[in-house]
Amino acid sequence: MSEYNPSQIEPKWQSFWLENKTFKTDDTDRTRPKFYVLDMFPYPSSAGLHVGHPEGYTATDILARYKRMKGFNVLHPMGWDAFGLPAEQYAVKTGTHPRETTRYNIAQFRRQLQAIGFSYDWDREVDTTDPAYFRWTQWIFLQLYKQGLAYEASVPVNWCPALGTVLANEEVIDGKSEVGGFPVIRKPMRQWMLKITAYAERLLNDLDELDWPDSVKEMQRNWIGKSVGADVQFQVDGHDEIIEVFTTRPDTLWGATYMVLAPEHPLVDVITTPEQREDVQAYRNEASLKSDLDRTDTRKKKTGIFTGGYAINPVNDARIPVWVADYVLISYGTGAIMAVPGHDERDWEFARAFGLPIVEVVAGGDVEQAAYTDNQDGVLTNSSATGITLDGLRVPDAKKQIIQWLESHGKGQGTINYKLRDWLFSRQRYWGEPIPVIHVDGQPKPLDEASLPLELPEVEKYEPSGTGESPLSLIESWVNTTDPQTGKPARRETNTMPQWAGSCWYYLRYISPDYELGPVDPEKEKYWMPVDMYVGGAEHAVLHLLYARFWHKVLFDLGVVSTKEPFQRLVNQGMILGEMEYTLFLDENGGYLSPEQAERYDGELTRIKLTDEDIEKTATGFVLKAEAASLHGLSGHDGELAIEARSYKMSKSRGNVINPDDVIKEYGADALRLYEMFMGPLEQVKPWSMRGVEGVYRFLKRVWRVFVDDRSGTLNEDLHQAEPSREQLKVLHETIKKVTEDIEGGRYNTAISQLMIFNNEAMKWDKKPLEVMQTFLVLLSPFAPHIAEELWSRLGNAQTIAAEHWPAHNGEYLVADSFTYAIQVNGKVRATLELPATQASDKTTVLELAKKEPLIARYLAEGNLVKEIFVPLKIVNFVVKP
RNA sequence: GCGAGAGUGGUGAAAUUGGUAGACACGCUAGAUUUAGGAUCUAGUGCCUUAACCGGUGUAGGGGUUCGAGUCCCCUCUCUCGCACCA
Repeated sequence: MSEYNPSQIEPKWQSFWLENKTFKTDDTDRTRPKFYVLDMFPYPSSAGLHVGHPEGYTATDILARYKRMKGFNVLHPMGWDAFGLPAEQYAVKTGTHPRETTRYNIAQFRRQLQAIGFSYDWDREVDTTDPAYFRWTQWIFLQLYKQGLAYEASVPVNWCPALGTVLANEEVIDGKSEVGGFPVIRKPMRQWMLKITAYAERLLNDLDELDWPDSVKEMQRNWIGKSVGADVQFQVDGHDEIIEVFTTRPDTLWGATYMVLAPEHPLVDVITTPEQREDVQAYRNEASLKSDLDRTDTRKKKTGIFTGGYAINPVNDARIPVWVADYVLISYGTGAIMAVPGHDERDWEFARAFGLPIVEVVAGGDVEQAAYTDNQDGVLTNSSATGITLDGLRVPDAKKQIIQWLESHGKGQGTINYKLRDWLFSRQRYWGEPIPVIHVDGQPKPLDEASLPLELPEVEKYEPSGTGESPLSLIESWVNTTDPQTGKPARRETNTMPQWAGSCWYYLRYISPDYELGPVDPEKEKYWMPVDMYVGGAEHAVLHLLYARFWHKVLFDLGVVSTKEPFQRLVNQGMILGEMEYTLFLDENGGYLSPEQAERYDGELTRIKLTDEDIEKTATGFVLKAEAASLHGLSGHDGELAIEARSYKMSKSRGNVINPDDVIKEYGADALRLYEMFMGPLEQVKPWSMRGVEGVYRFLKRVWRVFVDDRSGTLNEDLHQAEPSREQLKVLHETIKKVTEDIEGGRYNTAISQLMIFNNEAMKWDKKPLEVMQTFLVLLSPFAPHIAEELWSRLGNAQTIAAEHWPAHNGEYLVADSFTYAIQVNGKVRATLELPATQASDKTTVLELAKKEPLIARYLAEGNLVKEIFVPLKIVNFVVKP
């Protein structure tokens, strides 16, 4: 073989690594520092690997290979998040057991990942659907149950009567089922809940210690949604009942001119007067029919209805009307509010719409024009009653005062509320972990830990039961059982766990995948945890990461794990979009439409894909070239015809999906790896470009030719056991330094460009010192491991390059012989001055020589030199005034 | 609406603490070589001006700080992501 041929060398090295277990993690070595680098494991879908997967996986693989060479004991595993809906839906359609589908898809995924040359320790593979794995998922559930963190409740689900099944949120689109478009209603069903709210405060506080993207931390904070305020009790006028509200602005109590109950609030019936009953009932019905989307549309006008009833404001005994309105949500706070239209935008809007009074109690704005919501600098006014006044206080102080007053008068207390809800933990599905609970005499009873795993029974059909329960409910022989302790008849729980469950703790199982005494071997856990680097998609910013943190904290409290947080550092890779597309829009009659017009166009839109040749860029954007325009019968138009230039998310329907297998077939895995990293910063969203792949492929071919003679296929004769020149050492050590720093900083794109710079230089060398070239291969090996191994072995090395030590740069070689100053006049570069390094820091010499530069002398002659700036080894600037 | 982030050539992108903007690559142009190539090599390539040098201009737009700003400060615009009546 003479030319670079990845399809020959790549499978060879992949087998080598597998057979020799090159990347097996040594579990007994406690002398080296550890490094745990983790990928978000994939759902093995039937579609196979997507180019988005190898993006993050390549980044972590480079890091893992680098850290090993740096002397770290590296844990770099992979596994499968294999429970989930698609396999079950496929089973409903074809009768194939989800286990079979899953097994097949996993094999596909594994094959594809191995074809990219990732350095996973395949002996640690985990599969969430493996009973040996979910035994411990169920075990953790039992611990949650014992801690009182798992409980049953009746909660509305997405019930589709036409399909006879409960749907996941993602299967419901605009209130209709994704399949068939049938109506979906909210139906309360018995469900398992996990009390994540009990951990809200810790989940919030511990974010501070994590080295995560700010955006993710912020999203989690918003999701948890802590707000500090007070519960305040309002006596209902003429009744014994009390309406309790939650408010973050108890200081504005005097401004509360009405109250609002959520339509579902239990006190609505009590408060509503007979005259209003009919209207209120109608309003409540209407609200119940609205989808959540309609109800929470902020642009819509507010609606509501007066109950006829009144409540008493505890601070001033004012009698204020109680309304019902759907802008108040039953699920947050107490489902009731005190409305302060002067200082809350929503209340202000509502008050305006229904002619309710607006009272100013915080000075600083004009409550006739808009609600004044400043809660820092505003000063209280109109807020006095017997024994208390807030007047003159600033908002934060007023809050403290009034809460004290409320507490001492038994009218309320300081409270903290969270947006975070408890986690709905059951799914009415077959393909999930069975919840290890039986029901005896109508009471839930956990299974004995020793009896785990509780496996899924074989079923005939995977269709929904028709009652909304999971298909498991139809398996009489499985559902009906006896309580092993009392012998009483019992019924098994038929709900299964959501897909999140298995992914909540998989990072622990990798540490000791065969451990039998618990989810993780405690000794090993102490060594390996926490995860030092976790890379995955931003779509998991909230749910997966929050749920996993929650379980981890529970396990921490139980002493199962030793760290408060599972993932010390987190990086989100950005999405890879399809190739850039240039589109011309035409209307029904073949007439031209601008991209803006096309967006609003109602008729049949024609999209014409254009190539680079058809278009050009002008000051206003991309437009059609004249030749191309006439081709589409658009020659009659004046001026430039704007077209759309953008890249879209890859999707089957758009037909712009790139299959990694195809890329590997044509350019090889090393080119795929290199391209995915060279595209741009890891975190960024970026469009795919096959031309870019070709570019890095050409680089690899050049690397090959630097070592191997194209014609003979033997090593190049200019590779010598020679003493490297100073110039060669300089480039090499610059490359060592840059590549090292860039890997540490996650800047893989610029690391690759430095490798390219080195190779471009090396191509020019008549004599290529072996020592220098071998070091280059070591630097290249984390990025393009196959070509590096192949060339390494051709150079006569018997051992894998993965076992080499990462080189360190020597600062001595980085010093240049000369330095080039940019000479500025008034901040503009007018000349450059190259001088020996020995003189470069000497101010007098440099300035003197600089002034002699012909161009500089010209500028100096034209004005008066008022100032000389000299920054050693940076710049010279002359300030000249006319 | 709120929150976060980002706007740099024809394209993907580089640019330590403010110090020669556009590294590296794609594309394009010209040339060489080859039976041919979408292979390889050489040279050029922000824009305007020029035969070339010189020069002008340029990091979304406007203003400011500074000897000097892509980088720091203020305002405006656009885009992306997240949240969205959470009291």
